[in-house]
Amino acid sequence: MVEGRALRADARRNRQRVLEVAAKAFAMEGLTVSVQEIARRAGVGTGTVSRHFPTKEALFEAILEQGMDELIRHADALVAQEDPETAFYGFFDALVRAGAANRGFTERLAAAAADRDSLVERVSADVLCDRLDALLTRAQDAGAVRAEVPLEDVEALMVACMSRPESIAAMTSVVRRGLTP
Amino acid sequence: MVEGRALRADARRNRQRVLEVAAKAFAMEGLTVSVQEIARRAGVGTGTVSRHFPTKEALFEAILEQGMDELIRHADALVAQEDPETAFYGFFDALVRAGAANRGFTERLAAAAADRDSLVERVSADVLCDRLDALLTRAQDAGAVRAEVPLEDVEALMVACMSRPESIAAMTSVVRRGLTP
DNA sequence: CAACATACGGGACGCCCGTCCCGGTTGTCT
DNA sequence: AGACAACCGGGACGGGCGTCCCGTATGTTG
Repeated sequence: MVEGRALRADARRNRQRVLEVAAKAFAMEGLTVSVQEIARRAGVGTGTVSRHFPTKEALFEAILEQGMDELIRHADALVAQEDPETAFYGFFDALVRAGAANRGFTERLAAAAADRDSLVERVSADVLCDRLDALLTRAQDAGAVRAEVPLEDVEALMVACMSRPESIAAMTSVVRRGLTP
Repeated sequence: MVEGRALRADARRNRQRVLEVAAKAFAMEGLTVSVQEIARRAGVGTGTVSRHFPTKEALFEAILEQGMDELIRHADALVAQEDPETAFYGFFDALVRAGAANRGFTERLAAAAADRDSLVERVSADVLCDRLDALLTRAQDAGAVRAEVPLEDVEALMVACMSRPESIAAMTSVVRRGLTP
């Protein structure tokens, strides 16, 4: 996917429009919305979508990458300076908030947590899980988080928090208390 | 669906066989396994399946009802005699164990917790949720569980526990500690 | 203002799903 | 044993999906 040449003006507009519509759709309704439905809402043909994003997976991946950088930078900033506990829960909260506002994101993380091995394509989720793992280990070493809890459990608990956007506060509070040694 | 007459012998056998195969399939792979796949594994035609169980939903419902009675009785026994805290967590554990061994069950509960209103057909899940609600309220009134946690949150946490059958112990321990006031 | 490449729309295709149906087979009852 | 109803298998059907393709319309460049 080398950007050999600049896109035509209308192509760039359409691409952007599809990206926006798809982001909203995936966020609100999850990965079940069909590509044709996204095309319809964007006011373009299905061909236009599948030319810019050869596969549905690619489309979702492109959307994820938009907000991803920010999260990654956030994580790296946390791991660098803050103390283990606030760093871990800071990233935890950031991910939960991101997931609560994005159903597709939650589904993806849930899938990653569930069949960790079978999925090869969960690229974006992977990057975040690595950061989370680092922060978790550090927090555990510092005695701020129960040591016997594996990464996957934390992910599952995060998914639970995300799946209840109406009461993030209560959920994260419960989980946080449950995780303290 | 009145049982007007006894089934023929081979019909009864096939029905049973389909039930067993489907139970195993739904438990291990979730609701995504196709009806034709179940028919294939049971060594019958798809028509045979859909005659006994007119719809996939009906098939799953029939399976659920098999283990359901036991859970219900368990719940009612708990609500009758035990003290609020042990009663609540006893049923909690029972449900988590049931879900950990049955992926379809987990998916169903997750769906029930997610779009509580939109689904009309989650009959079986409903019965259990009612029991859970009763036990939860009682435990909260007795001060054994944080009062500000709604039923749906508890369901979401249960789903999280179920989704990690490898470490039920750690997960339930975390959740339980998180729920205590 | 041409002329050309580029991107568009939406239909075609292949796949899988759940459900229905019908010709043939097989249990069951006299 | 015979005859009838019950039941079987698996193909047909309709629908939805993601992906590919091609004739056409439209930006872009000299």
